[in-house]
Formats: sequence, C-alpha cells, structure tokens
Amino acid sequence: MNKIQAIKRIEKLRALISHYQYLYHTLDAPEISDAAFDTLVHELVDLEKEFPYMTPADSPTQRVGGQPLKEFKKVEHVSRMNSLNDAFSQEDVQKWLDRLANLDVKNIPEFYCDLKMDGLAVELKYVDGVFVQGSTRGDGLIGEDITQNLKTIKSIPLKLNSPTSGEIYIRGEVFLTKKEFERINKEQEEKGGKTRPNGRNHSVGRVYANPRNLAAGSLRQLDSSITASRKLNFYAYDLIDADNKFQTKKDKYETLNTWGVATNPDGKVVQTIEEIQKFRDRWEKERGQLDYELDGVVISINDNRLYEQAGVVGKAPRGGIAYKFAPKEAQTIVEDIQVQVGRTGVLTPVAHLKPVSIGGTTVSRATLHNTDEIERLGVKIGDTVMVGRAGDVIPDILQVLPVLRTGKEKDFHLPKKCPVCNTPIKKEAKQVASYCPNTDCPARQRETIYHFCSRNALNIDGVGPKIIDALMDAGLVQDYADLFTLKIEDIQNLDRFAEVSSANTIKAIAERKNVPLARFIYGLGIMHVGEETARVLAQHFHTLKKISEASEEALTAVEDVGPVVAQSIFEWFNRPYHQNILKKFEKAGLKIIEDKGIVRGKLFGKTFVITGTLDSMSREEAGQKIRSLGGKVSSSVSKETSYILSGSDPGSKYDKAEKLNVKILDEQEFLKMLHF
DNA sequence: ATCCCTCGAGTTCA
DNA sequence: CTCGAGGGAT
Repeated sequence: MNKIQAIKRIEKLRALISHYQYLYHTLDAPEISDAAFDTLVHELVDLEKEFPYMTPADSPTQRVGGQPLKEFKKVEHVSRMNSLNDAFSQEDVQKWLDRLANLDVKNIPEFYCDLKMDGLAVELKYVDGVFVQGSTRGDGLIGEDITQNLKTIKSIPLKLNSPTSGEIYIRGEVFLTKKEFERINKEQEEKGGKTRPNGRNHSVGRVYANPRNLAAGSLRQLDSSITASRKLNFYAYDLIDADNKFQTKKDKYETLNTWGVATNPDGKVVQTIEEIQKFRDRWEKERGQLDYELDGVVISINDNRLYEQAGVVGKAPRGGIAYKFAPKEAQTIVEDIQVQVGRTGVLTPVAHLKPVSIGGTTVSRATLHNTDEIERLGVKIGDTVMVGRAGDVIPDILQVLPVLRTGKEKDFHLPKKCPVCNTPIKKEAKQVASYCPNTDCPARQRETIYHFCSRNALNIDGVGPKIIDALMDAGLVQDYADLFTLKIEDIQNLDRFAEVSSANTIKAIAERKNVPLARFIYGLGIMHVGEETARVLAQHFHTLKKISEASEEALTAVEDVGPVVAQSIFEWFNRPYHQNILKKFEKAGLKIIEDKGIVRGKLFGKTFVITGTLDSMSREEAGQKIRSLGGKVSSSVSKETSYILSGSDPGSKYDKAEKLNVKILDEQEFLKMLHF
C-alpha cells in the first residue's frame, strides 16, 4: 500500500471507528459485531505503526473507551484502569517474555493463569469493609458511578467477611451467563424489540448482540430495579495494594476469597510457557461447556514485585498479557463467487475467500446457499466480509462491510446456462433455487454416484469422489450399477491406481453386494427420497419389486408420502434408463436384503432426537439401536419429541428441548433404558 | 389457506 | 446446522 492509499484508508478507518465507538459505548447499540469492530481497530493500529507520523493524539486508538453518559456521576479511579496487550499465538507469548527479559525481568518463576470473561471491568470501593461505591472503567481514568446497579449483583458483597479498615479497591469483571442472556433477550423480543431483518444476532434497539452488550446495557440502567431483574455475575481479578502487602497475585485472590469476594475458580499457577499454552488450549476447547462467554485467558506474572517492575507502556501494563482465543469470526475478502451443480441439479453459489483462520482452522470457501441469500447479504465479488462458522463448524458469511468498498466490486449474477453442460438453467416461480434440468449433466451424474457410495447409502469404503472421478474419466463407469461389474484388470493399469489400491477398491465394492433395502433405495438418489422416506418405503413394501411396480395412488397411501414425492418415485421407476440400471444390478449379482417391516419393540411410538457427542457409540449407532427397538429418530426437536438424547457439548437442540419441556436423557440414562 | 412438524439437501476442514 | 419445502392436521 502506498502512502496516499494509506492516508485515505487511515482517515476512513478513524471515522468509522469513532462512529462505531459512539454507537457502542455511549448508546449501547452496536451496528456491527465486536469481531468486525476489532478487526477495524487492528487494521488501524497496524497502519499507524507503519506510518507513525500520521497518528494524532485524538486518533481513536489512543483511547480506551467512550465518554460517560451524562446521567451518571463521574468517578475518578484510584489509579488508572489499564487494559492488557493481546497475544494470539505462543509466538506472541514468547515475544512478551523476551521483551520482559530485555527489561531485566528474567527467570520469572511463576505465572498466574486466569480465565478472561467477556464482560465489563468495574472498580469497587470498600470503606471499613463496607461497599460504598462502584464505577465503570470509562476512559480508564474517570468512570461512571453505578453503585446502585452494582449493589444488585449477588456476588458483590455489600460487606466484606473479615473486618478490614480503611479504603480497599477491588477490580473485576461483571458478566452475564449465556442462559440469562437468552432469557432476557427473549423477553425483550416479546416486548417488541427487533432483531435485524436478516435474522442474525446483531442488535438494533434493545435486543442485544451478545452477553457483554447486554451486561453493559444492564449496568447503565438508570432504574436499578431493572438491573436487579437481570442476574449479573462478578469475578474479581485485582486488589489495589498500595502498601505492597501481598507477595503474589494468588495471595491477593485468596485474600479476596476469604473476604467473600469471588474470583474465577478455574485460575491456576503455572511455571512454564508450555503450561501456559496448555492452559489456553484447554479452555479454548472447553469454553463451550462454561455458562459464560470467554474470549481468552489472562497470563500475569504471579510475583507482584516483578509485575510492578515490568512497568507500563502506554495504557498497558507489561506484567500481564491477554492471550486470546482464535476468534470465531474474522474479516476476509470474497475473491470470487463460483457456481456448483449438485446431485439434483440445484445451482449453489459458493464464495471463494482469501484464506483466513477462524476458530483455529483455515477457511477458504463458504456457501452462499442461493441468490436470495446473496441479495440479503448484499455481497459482491471483491467485498470485505465477516465470516463465522455456523454451529462452530460450517463457514458462513455473517455480514458484508460495505463501508470498506473501493468501487471495484462486481455484482454476481447466476449464469443463464449450466456451467458444466451448458443447458439453459431453470427456476420454478415459487422456489428459491435454480437448477440444471439436464439429468445427463456430467456434474449431476458424478454427484449421483458419490451419493450412492456415501456412508449412509451403500457405504462403499474408500470409494470417494477421487476414485469415482478416475473411473468415470476412464469411461469404465457411466452409472452406479457399473461399479459392480468392475474387474481388477480393468483398473489396475489406470494412472491413479496402484496395484494394491485397485484390489482394495474391487474388494470394497464386492463387500457391499448384500445391501439392506432401505439403504439401497436411499442410494438410488430419487428426488425427495432421503433416508427417512427410504426407510418408510422399505418397511411398507418389503421388496424392491413391489416398490417399482407401485402406482402413484399406492405410493401416496404411504405415510409421509404425498403427491409430489409419489410422482417423483413413480417417474423414477418408470423411466427406461433407470429400469436398465436395475437390470444391470441384478445381473451383477447384487442381493437386496428385504425389510421385515415395523418392529414393535419397547421403544415403539417413541421419538428421539440426538445431539452432542456420545462416549460409548456414535450417533449413527445410537440411532440404529433406537430403531431396532421400534423407536423413531428425528432430526429436529418439537413438542412431539418423546426424548432428547444429549451427549457432551450438545448443540442448540438441547436448549430447544429445555424450552419445550422435553425429557432430556444423558448417555447413562439412555443405556439403562435400552437394557431394561 | 395456514399452521406445525419433519425431512431433504447442501456444506467445510482436519 | 440451517434453510426451504412437502405432508398432514386444522
């Protein structure tokens, strides 16, 4: 970036940051996510480092927070309330230690590792053991008097346990549990607050984006009875000790605890950088199990004298560092939007992203689902976007940052023709998706065979996309029935097969020559026939022959099959192309295991939903057990659900089950139920 | 016509 | 996991 560009960029960033700071700190109504905001600040900090002569004293990077609201009395802090510098990797932590060593703070024997709750820093003042005043951090020097609101927090004692005399200042973090956050947000929503039309969790008005915003909003209530109705929590992290009475941070914490002031119970003293890393990694993994949000861990020199000796640079003390977790959201650029053709011909636009690390893994693609989604997001090629991960796994574009546009972004338009076979694409008026109508489209055929071999269908081990591509490209396989007539001689000379792997491939296919009817039906890839419908069909008709000969009326009579699905099945079996494939299967010696029909076991009539990770078996296996005893497994929770089986780290289904009062089973209870 | 429930389909990376 | 849409009840 040249100087002119940098100056423009810096000015733009400053204006934006000031604007968002005002919305966030002063109005408590952020327009963009915290992570998006952070990335703006980081970019500005980096640029200012590169061009230091362009950093005036009024740059937003020179301030800690916003101006206090007029309504609250101002409180001067006993000493500056600083914020820590951030580390994002073990390398950063090592750099921190190296710098300390340069300052002659060497051979640090111990570090105190604490969890960093995502909340608000406050200062509490006690006189002769009685809580007299509490304040927000404000700009670090002067905060707001929120004593009345802090008094409503149960974990802040109004009186310290042991008699103490004189003034005592305690600092800590006020935060909200995830449960409370959801409860209050729901309440607010019912009262008429609004989430954005895009339905994402970015707050507008009085519905809050995350627990921290809500905690902030609650502390700034002028009516403290409102604060009282929201159960805030408090953990102390510092005790101001002007006389140096305490030797270590741990001593301070223990003293605080004997006074009745809680500190985070999971804090720990460690000796080495490896242990610091372990501590951080452990909590990054386990943070989902805590009932409050964590944005990292805080590492401090345990010895207070050494801590002081490390000094303060700018607004950050050097004796400690905030070791952050990999953010769950990150900013990146949409380099291109390409179109994929799925098994059913549906066209799916996929954003190709500049690779970026999110939650510890690198993400380079994210689905855009369909054109409606593109419109909703307003995303163009070249845009800067925030990317997160739906359900902590699947990359998902959360929002576009249109303010960062340069004018060179291009609109995306779905092609008029299939990108693979050039057939003009179609779109039903009432449906969202567009699709390639050509059933012979190579993309569709490939996907159909992938699907046939996939885990829940025939489950042909080791025959994945790559092998299938090779077989198709060599002209050995046109449809999935051809797989069963392959011989070792056919494939061992192909480039992509070694001798061993060709034998393995043939063996893997042969092993699946006996296949349960339901799996086979599912594998055929009939429109609207997924796993569940395939099972229902198998149970109802028992044999493939009967299904293939069924009339549309006979199919409609099956539970869960209506006119659309019946027509789809009927047409599939009456197409000569498919009838030919079925004949090839027969000739190749495929044996279909007939279905015996419905089991009336002890779980008959019960519907289960499974969430989280189970210890003793996979979810798939648990599902099989339930079905073998006559129960049903469903994918979503509703009031029709009899039980939800919850393993560790359950997803959103758990919350929904609680809301609907569905009986929740843990793994032990479930196993007992199976055996009784 | 309109609701609620459930299923199907698509999706990423290690 | 999430969305859209089919099926069935009302």
